[in-house]
Amino acid sequence: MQARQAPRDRIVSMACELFRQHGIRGIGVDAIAEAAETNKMTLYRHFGSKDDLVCETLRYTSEKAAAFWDQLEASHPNDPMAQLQGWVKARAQCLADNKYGCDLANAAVELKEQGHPAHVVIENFKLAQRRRLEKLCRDAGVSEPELLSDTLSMLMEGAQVSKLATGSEGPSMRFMRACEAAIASFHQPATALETASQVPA
Amino acid sequence: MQARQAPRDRIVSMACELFRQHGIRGIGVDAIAEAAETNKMTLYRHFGSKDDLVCETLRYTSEKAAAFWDQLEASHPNDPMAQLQGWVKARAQCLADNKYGCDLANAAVELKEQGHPAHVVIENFKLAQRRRLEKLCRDAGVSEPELLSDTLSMLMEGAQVSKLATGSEGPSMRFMRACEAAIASFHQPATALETASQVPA
DNA sequence: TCGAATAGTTACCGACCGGTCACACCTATG
DNA sequence: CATAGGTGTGACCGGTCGGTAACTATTCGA
Repeated sequence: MQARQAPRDRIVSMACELFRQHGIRGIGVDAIAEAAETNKMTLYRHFGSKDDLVCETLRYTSEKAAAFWDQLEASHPNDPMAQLQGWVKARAQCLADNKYGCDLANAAVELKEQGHPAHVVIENFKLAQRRRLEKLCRDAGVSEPELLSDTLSMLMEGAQVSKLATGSEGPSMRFMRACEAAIASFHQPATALETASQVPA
Repeated sequence: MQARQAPRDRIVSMACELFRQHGIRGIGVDAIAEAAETNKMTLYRHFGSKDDLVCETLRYTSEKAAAFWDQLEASHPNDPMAQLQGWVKARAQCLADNKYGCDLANAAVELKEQGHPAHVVIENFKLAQRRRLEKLCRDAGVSEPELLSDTLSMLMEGAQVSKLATGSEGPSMRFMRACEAAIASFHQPATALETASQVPA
């Protein structure tokens, strides 16, 4: 028979969920422990403080994101452009499914005190995402991989927070088309771009 | 001699500042009253609750944003494309100056409980911004004004939260170039776009 | 000058927060 | 059977939170 997960794992996954629903400052450790069907003492034996638990949930989420990248590469081997389009499609799907944007970005908004241990987790995650996306753009052979990847990053981040602020009928409804247009405008013949930034022919 | 502002105005502007620095949940009404050189009782006589004060600060900020739009129109009369480029430039400048992104968007991230009175303020503000930006794009005669304006909205929103998460060396460093490239790709000859979305010639 | 409105002061309330304590419990392994 | 390590329980701590009561001081217009 299927044994229940260990208390530690239950705490991490429930904390993830509750932080997403109520915000990090909006939920207490008591409520997290109760939702994980355990108690505060056990929580504090595994994580020395609430901040530690926050960092652990952010690491947990970023590991799942890393797994998504691997899966994306495997689904379109040796076809970086297809991977790029798969990325857009997956992000659009995630945007449609997920009511609360990116946990890491939300944490960055919420935890403004400099020196909070979560900041290095967030930064490492975002930098890794950026690196992988830029590599994808470069391998796909677009004319300005750095600009395209940062454009796509901003579009994704903006779509998520925009959906939080304006709902699904706001700018985020055109996320996919915006990504496709951006990719197209950087693809091979950089015609429309030449007026904005001088790329050598 | 210059009389001091009325207590109510001091409270609103200081609350604005402190919410921006510490987050809405990260600062208490006591601290706000003290920073405004007044006291909690006076604060509660003007604003029935902290939530009311939050709404008022958000309204205050969105009024300043509306004034910015009027000023933008006045500075380039009858030249929507120049206004659009002025918008990009102003947003880039604001991005460089402001360490904490958009107050309204941040509030949307932080206040996840549905039914919070701030949500209608946030939504009205974001919808108004979107309407004005779309009108600008339409008047500038670009090929797909709705798609371009939503693209620019997402780029701006994404640049702000990205700067919070990754710092100024992240994707937000290419915000201006991304906007210019987007505008260029939708300007007049919609060449590069035709592959992504079928616009009638 | 009087009176009403506004502003300031101090103390207080109940609730909740993150975090700790001492102690009983269960279970697996030697 | 004994022991040890992870787990559960409930009470407790100091601090802070949003919000209120009662009272005094100031301002300002009629």
